[in-house]
Amino acid sequence: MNGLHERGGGFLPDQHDHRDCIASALEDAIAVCKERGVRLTPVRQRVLEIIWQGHRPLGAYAILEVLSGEGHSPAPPTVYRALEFLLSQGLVHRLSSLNAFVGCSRPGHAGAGQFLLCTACGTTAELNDPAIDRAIERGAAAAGFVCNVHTVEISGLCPHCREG
Amino acid sequence: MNGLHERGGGFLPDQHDHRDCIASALEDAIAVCKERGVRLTPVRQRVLEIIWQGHRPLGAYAILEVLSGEGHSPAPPTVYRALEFLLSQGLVHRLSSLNAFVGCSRPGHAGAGQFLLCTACGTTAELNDPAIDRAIERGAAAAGFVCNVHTVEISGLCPHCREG
DNA sequence: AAAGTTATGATATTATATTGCAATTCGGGA
DNA sequence: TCCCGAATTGCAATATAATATCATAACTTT
Repeated sequence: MNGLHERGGGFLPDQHDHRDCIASALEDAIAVCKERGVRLTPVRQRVLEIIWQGHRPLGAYAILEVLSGEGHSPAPPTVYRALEFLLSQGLVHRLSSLNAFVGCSRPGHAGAGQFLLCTACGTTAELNDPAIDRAIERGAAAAGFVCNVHTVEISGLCPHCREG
Repeated sequence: MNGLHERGGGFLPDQHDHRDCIASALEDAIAVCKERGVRLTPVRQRVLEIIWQGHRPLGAYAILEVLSGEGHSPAPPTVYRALEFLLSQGLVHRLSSLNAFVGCSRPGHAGAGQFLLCTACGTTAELNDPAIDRAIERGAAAAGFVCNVHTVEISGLCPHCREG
């Protein structure tokens, strides 16, 4: 167990059947929302789908643009509210170093995870390495700090781009 | 050695003589720039001083506002360019989860460090825990990822606010 | 069906950051 | 000292990201 997990947790081969990612992400989301008694409304679901179109983070206005090409053109607040909901349910993550959003590869589980951002191709992967969490927890504690949430975003080269 | 270091590296008592922080930060900056043959111009120096006014991160427009109260009112690009310079020389850090900037407590040294952000009082401290770096490096490598820079921002309660 | 809660629409505004070009300043060599 | 090229700053405009506010609509519960 290296901290990676399924459906976009690691860097997938370019030709993987991405429709599976979207479909399973959606399934999970529906299940999670049903169980929690919260509503995955059409806008929210559509935003989630759009985010899952790729394994690269998408800005709020990029999402907006996609929606605009689909008949109704919602205003920014609509998108931000959908994102807020999805964030609150742990279905997407926000990458603050990019002002962008990616699908959570482990919906339902608490905790933020760590993110690997490829500067060459723009794809990202979610890591969930307990050793990193532990090291952070420990380091913060040594400074007398009570750790709440943490953001770990790692820029570099993914396995594909590393080769060239 | 717990990864903390001097001059704002940890959470200092409220009544520490903060003028010392500013003065020594400035001294270091001057030395570093001289050694590297880069120019710490008046704007750049002033921006650095303003950032060091407190141990809490300051947004670009907050810096701008301070400058505006001092006779000349520069436009945003001036501030952003000064910040860019200071970032490039490792004299300040950018906290992307806050869109704000803090002084680097270890100017001249490479690497980003980790940041502790107190959500109660807004102060921050810079950690430089090799164990965290190592854990991240290791986790990334396990995913086949070549790590370049990483952002670690930890929100929680500082020693003072934890008690309060 | 009525009332209350939750979600969306629509308009405007605020916050953060960058682009492009002109004017100036600085430092080194003729 | 004077001039040149490079680096820096000034300035106007604009891009990008996020939020505030109020009104309307949709669902839920009774």
